[in-house]
Amino acid sequence: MAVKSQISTVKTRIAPSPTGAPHVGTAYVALFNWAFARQNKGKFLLRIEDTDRARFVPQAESQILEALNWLGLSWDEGPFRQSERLPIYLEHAEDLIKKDHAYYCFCSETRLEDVRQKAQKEGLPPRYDRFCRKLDPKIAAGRAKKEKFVVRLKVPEEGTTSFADLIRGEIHFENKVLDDQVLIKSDGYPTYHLAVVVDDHQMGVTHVLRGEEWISSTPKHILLYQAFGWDLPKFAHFPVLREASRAKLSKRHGAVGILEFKEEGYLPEALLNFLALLGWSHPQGKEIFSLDDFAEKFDLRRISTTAPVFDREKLDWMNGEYIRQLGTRQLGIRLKEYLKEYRGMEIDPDILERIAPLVRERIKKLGELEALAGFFFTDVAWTKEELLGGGESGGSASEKLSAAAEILEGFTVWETKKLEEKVRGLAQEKKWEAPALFMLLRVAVTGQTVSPPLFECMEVLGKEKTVSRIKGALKILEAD
RNA sequence: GGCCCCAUCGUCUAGUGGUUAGGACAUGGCGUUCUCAACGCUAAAAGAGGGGUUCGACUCCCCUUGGGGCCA
Repeated sequence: MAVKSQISTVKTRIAPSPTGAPHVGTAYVALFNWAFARQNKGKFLLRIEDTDRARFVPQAESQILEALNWLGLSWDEGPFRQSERLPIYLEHAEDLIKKDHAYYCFCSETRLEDVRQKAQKEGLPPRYDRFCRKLDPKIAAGRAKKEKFVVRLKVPEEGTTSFADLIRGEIHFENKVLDDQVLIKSDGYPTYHLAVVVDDHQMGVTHVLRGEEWISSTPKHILLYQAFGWDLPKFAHFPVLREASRAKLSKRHGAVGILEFKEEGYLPEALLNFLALLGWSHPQGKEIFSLDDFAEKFDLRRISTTAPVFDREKLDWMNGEYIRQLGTRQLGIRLKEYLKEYRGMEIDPDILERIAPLVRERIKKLGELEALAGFFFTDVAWTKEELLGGGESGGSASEKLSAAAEILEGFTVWETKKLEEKVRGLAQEKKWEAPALFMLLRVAVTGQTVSPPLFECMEVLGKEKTVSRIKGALKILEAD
């Protein structure tokens, strides 16, 4: 049996604007689009919506690419750039004018402002009064050759524009509340609305899956599809991510840039897993699952309609889970790459592989490594107060340190278990409280009161450094 | 202001007319313990309000309230 065509090939897209550092909201929407395309054996494309020249940030595009690459959300087509397609939008606008679905508008800013104010005074929505819609098309075309103009969509005066949102169900808009949307701006650039419709159609996008902030633009887009005589894609609108205050996710309360999460030491797989759980739930109630599993189980019908709060505490927990799942070798590699990229440190991978098991259960982000285990790479310094912090019950601190230094110096098998045996033996012999002795040694060896287990630290640090630090601490204590 | 979306523990959510309303994060307690974690056990914690529909509503409908978005 011959297959007629591939008309039903699913195609989704992510279409960020290069107006700044890419936002987690973009990752969120990209994730769902990616998963939907993948499970339907379709395509996922990337389009850069760079027609807003006022807000254009030159390096933003490369950051978007970097962010998506880091997350592993690879696109099958693109990146396309709207700025490279300007003539296409103009042609389409002209086509609509010819079909009497759009018209030239010559109204000045001041007149539009007057119209707006007047409408507001009368308690009416601030819409364009359609003054130029009544102009004779031939005369208007003539004026357009000399005067500044915009092109507006001729929205039907009556009727209803509806669509079946894949997540929310039927949504209706009265046409009479819709404005005659600007399609081409006076600078000759298309508006978002024109460009997005032309592009989605030309690029074969079958499913427009985007944030809920676009719901009220959807009727305009549908009217455009209809004016062109094109088939409609399916629409679905995800809830938007919120701050604890319920406001839109914002910079003031923490990171919102995808690359900021990378820089803090979140794992991309953890961030994605966390994002997947905002508004979506695993059919088996799982909290931790792979990207592959997600792509397989993802279902738009399981997306909830309420806007979720981006809970950074849960993200931290999840990132910790992913770190704990990593093998020693893998974690060592991640740490090495992280330190290299963000701290400019070149650390021996073998050392990091030995440190990895000591920190695995203790850090939630790669960026926390230095605070917990920086003493492995850098010298430590102490004050008397820090060394005496544990009190001197059952023996003076300097007495303890010198005894420990002596016993460790003569030690040949430098291994965690043996070290612990030896030092515990010392405590027993001298009738010192073991926990107090350990704390004193911890501060001496690591310069911290919080560290990975003492004897593991000693083993990794090595005999030479361990002993010299204890002696160094001793000197501080003995100085006046 | 107009239009639109939304409403289960503090947070993320399960649930699709009859459940002791379940799980996860966070929080408290206990255990383990060389600090800190991790881990185990455990506790507290929820269907905004009001009307309907129904033998029966968290679940369906309407209104109110509250939150959010878009348009300028």
